[in-house]
Amino acid sequence: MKTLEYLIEELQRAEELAHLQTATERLRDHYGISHVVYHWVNSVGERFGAGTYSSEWVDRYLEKGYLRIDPVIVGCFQRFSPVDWKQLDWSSRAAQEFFREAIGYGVGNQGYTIPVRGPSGQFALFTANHDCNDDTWTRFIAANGRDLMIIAHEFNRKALEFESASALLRTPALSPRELSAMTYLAKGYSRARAAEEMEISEHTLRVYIEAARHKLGAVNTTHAVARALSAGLIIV
Amino acid sequence: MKTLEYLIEELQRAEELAHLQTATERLRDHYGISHVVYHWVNSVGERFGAGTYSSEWVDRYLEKGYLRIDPVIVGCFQRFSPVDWKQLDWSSRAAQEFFREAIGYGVGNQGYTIPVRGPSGQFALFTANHDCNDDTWTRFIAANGRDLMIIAHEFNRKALEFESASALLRTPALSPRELSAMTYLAKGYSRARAAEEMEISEHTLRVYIEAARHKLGAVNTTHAVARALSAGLIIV
DNA sequence: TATAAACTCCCCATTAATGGGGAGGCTGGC
DNA sequence: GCCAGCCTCCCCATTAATGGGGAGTTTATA
Repeated sequence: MKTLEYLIEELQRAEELAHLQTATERLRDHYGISHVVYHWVNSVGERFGAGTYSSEWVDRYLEKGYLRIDPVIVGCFQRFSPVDWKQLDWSSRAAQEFFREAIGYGVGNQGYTIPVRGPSGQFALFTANHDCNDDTWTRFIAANGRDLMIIAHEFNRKALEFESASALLRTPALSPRELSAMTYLAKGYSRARAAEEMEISEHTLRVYIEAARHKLGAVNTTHAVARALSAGLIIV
Repeated sequence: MKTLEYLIEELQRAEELAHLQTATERLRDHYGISHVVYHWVNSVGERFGAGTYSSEWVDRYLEKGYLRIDPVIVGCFQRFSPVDWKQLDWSSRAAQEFFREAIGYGVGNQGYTIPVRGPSGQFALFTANHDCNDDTWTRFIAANGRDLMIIAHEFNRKALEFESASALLRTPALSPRELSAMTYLAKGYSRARAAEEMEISEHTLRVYIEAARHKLGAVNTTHAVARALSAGLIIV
């Protein structure tokens, strides 16, 4: 499909985050649907979002902490495949009130959300939203679901380029022994056990831990292990 | 492309893990390349693989612990987009020896690997491998890269279907306070500081840490934080 | 409206981790 | 040939974490 290629090429040319905002608008118009939204979240809250939802709704959403109620977020967080909103669990009272409120702010009743995960626990959602009946939506997804997935990944690729390229390149290199030490500690070994495993004295092991701590800018062992894991330096 | 649709439909009909093995063989033949491999590592460290590499090479690979040397694994772990093996860092001596040995076992010199991440820290790789010159391979990827990405995700979807019952649903749910506690510890806060931040007594905080430890099957705090991170329960 | 799960607080004794020192041998690169 | 970085070993005193108890109050949901 030529149009898809064109949209993706345009996306790849984006040079700043604001361009992603434009891209969501263009996609919405191209597909003739109510909304297109790309956003990523961490455990603390929203980091970045680009989309066509009204700013009133976005403000309201953040203010009320709907991140922890929204079945789309909660459901997608433990799923791998894209989900049609109909498949989600809307049974709790909080969820139903949330949905009614969303509709009131111009959100369509149908939605298709694609979860995308990046390195170091990064997590993003790409959503297509529309106001129509079930059959129409099912046909739309059957026709465009695969393209939307490709687009979702292109969005995330671009977002990661902007946001984490710098962060990843800043990660310090640990020496082999330091990496081993971090790995054993991440596995729950005590310093004594880890030293035994590495066939060195516990004193020596401590030197590695200290060195790794300083390189990683960590204040204690747990912190150092957490950073090494997040940076992808070690795999448990 | 009709053939792609056919391959995917066949994949979706798979009812056991062994069928994924057949699927890799069929893909290899369809594209006329040397190897197709899909394998994953989950947060617990369990591994599963389906692919066309010789069993001698797979055994050798596991025996020598090449998971920690292989630039494909190391590189993809911190990347989001698919990578051509040429882009990876093969400069270290260990990597070069590893590569020579791989070739000796029938692995092609060109590769394209797609990292795929699922819930709870699940991480998989889908690799297309061939023996040819750079130009031929670049053209092959330009023509089929996008299809390979869709296929990689279908593989992972299927694998998660099989495994989700056992491995992923085993990931325990932590309560909000337990998650907060783990998060502060991962940030390097001492128990005293974390308790202060959460506005509870240190004694109470300890209860959360203990609870989280037991739920995560961890032997100490560092282990618990590492598991929570690997499982994607918390993000620092 | 029962009931489970989450949240909060406290004690005592023991073990593990940390901070800050110093010192010698080995290897690879400029 | 020299220097940086890595690997190895050791001491002492202090602080922090752990193991294993018990017990009462909310809160959400079946």
